[in-house]
Amino acid sequence: MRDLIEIQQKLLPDLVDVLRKRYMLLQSIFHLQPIGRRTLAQVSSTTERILRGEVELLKEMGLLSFTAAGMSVTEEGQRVLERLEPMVAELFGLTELAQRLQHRLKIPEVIVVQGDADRSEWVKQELGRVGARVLKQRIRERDVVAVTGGTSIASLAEHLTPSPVFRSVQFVPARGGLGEKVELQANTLASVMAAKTGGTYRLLHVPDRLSPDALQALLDEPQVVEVLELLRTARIVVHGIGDALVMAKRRKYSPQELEELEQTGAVSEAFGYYFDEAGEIVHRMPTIGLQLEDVRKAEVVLSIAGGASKAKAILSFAKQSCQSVLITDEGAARALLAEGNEKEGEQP
Amino acid sequence: MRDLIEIQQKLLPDLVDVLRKRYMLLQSIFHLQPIGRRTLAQVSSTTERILRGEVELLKEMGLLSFTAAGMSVTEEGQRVLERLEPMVAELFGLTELAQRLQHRLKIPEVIVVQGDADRSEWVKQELGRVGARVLKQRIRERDVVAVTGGTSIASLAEHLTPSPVFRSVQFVPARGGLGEKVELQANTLASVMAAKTGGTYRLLHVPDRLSPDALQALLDEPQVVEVLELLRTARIVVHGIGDALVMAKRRKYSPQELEELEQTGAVSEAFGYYFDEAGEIVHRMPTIGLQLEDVRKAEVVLSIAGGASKAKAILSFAKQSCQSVLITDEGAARALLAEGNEKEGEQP
DNA sequence: TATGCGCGGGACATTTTACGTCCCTAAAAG
DNA sequence: CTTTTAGGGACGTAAAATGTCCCGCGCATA
Repeated sequence: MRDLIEIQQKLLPDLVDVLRKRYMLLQSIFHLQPIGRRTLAQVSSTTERILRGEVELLKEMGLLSFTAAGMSVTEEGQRVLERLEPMVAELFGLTELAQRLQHRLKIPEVIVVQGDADRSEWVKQELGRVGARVLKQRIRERDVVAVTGGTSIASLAEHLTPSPVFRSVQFVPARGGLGEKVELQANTLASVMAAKTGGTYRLLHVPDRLSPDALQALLDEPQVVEVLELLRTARIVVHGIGDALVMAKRRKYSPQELEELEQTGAVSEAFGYYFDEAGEIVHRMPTIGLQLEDVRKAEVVLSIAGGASKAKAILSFAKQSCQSVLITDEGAARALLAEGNEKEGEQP
Repeated sequence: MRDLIEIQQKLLPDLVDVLRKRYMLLQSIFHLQPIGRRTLAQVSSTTERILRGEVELLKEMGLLSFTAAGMSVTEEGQRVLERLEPMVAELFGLTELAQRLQHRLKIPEVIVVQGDADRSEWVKQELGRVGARVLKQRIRERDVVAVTGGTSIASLAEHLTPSPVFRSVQFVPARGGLGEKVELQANTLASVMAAKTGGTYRLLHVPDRLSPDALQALLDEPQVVEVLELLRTARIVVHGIGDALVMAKRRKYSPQELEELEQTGAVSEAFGYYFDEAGEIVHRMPTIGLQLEDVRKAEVVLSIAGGASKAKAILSFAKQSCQSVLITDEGAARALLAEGNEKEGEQP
């Protein structure tokens, strides 16, 4: 049966959403019966008319009965509720997870894909695919999109497809060189995204490990300044969230630096900033680019991070409360919720 | 698994249809890949635009890939196909049954509901519910609906619901008294339907067992003539199909009459006519009303009959080839197809 | 018994979506 | 090199979904 559900989600993703909607509606009616349209619309946070369409269909299917006092669930309706209940967890596992995350992290939209990026390679692909879809649906003419580096964003870039709206879109790396492999650097990914979509891109070429003086000198370079100004106007920010120590190692921090970082309690990394569990900045990479306050000004902040090992990092970065959409996976979501519950247990 | 589908279908009536459509589409692409939209539209007997919507969704889900040469199924798509294959038989059992019946009986639309009316009481209810839905969707302003008697039609009547279009609709009994219980007579059902829908009805009160002379006399009655004329203009005919002997007994034929009827090879009954296996009229009730040629002139002829025991009767009446919609059940459908195959085996 | 209140259901303008249709450019195929 | 066929874009129209309001009717309360 698990099989069938998975296939349904692949083949009829739209219908599964509808199914969830109807199920929850039926459940609400069952609990509140008899109840009228208008009251129910408020409770279900939907409009009267849209609810009406649904209840009329449920009535057609013989699951609801209408009286002058309001609508009630028929016996058949109850049977449907009962028999569907054990499947709901499986059917809506992911969407339910997403909703719980949405609530706990206070992020407007959360999408959870199946699997665990730590365990299966293909989950990263899935994250990228979904991320690409979200970006495509959020994009507008003449947008400036700030992008960071990392494996998740690389996967997103790979899954982008051309579209006319992208013609006028600029992809700009969020920060300068961050000492990663070239195929994971923001500069590279900005160019890949531009190539995949038909958009244009800018580069922010700042060598790794600059001295503060050299940095200051670069900030006087017109080319650099121009890109930085463009970055600040970014309406969309696409970024990954990293585990602090993992990122630091990938960026070839020395053992000593690593230990210092660990001392600060850093757990997450984004845009070259390192945050501790409370969401406080405890360290930042010596490079230039998008500042955290710029991210806050962006209309759409799309975060991608998967794998149970990323749970703490996601939770930490969510404290910034600047995200619009979080795309993660089942593994991270479950780990995150488990952790969150422990914390809550400590201070009830 | 069967469970899941059934329940889901209560909340999502067209789930299986969509699933089947998408599955077949994916399968077609797999066999013909790489293939273009227009070519595929012809093969799948659909329009280009509607197919486009589907393939774009399948592409979004990562099941299809597009190249300049046409579209192809991705590995993920193949995986879906393979995993869905073993479920197809179960999933599409009923729709497939319906299609086979449609083909064998040459009826434009066939609907098969689950179960066997001979074995489970609730199947009759289901037949009625579906029948009511079909009637509601076929009805038009100012229609004249001719209705017969019988348990199936009674069930349909019970499941009708009011709707503004029915205001101008007239329900007319197809034939005069036929010696059944009053709650199963056409007259009664016409009035029930009118009451349930908000329509109006006419009665055709002809006493049982009239002598030919008396019949003739009634045919001169203005009241009777008026209803008969109305009947001939019926755009929709709703009727059941009976087993010849069962109906005869229900109409209190004497043992002698029964034996005579049996001699003629009568197997089915409808509108008071009795037909043999070849579909020939072998007997008719001595009453007045809708003639078979009037049925042929009707635009919509909705037949309802369920239960394996009705298989022969359904097959027999289908020879009239005047039906538009047949609503039956799994039991009847399987029995009918089995019987049909035997007959074919005799004369290949 | 009188009287609101909330009910389902109808009606209708408006928005949004789906669909049919045609065109364009690019890449295979001949 | 030409021709055919591909996917993708564009756009007007038809159809469905939706927002909004109204109505008569039971039920509950006064």
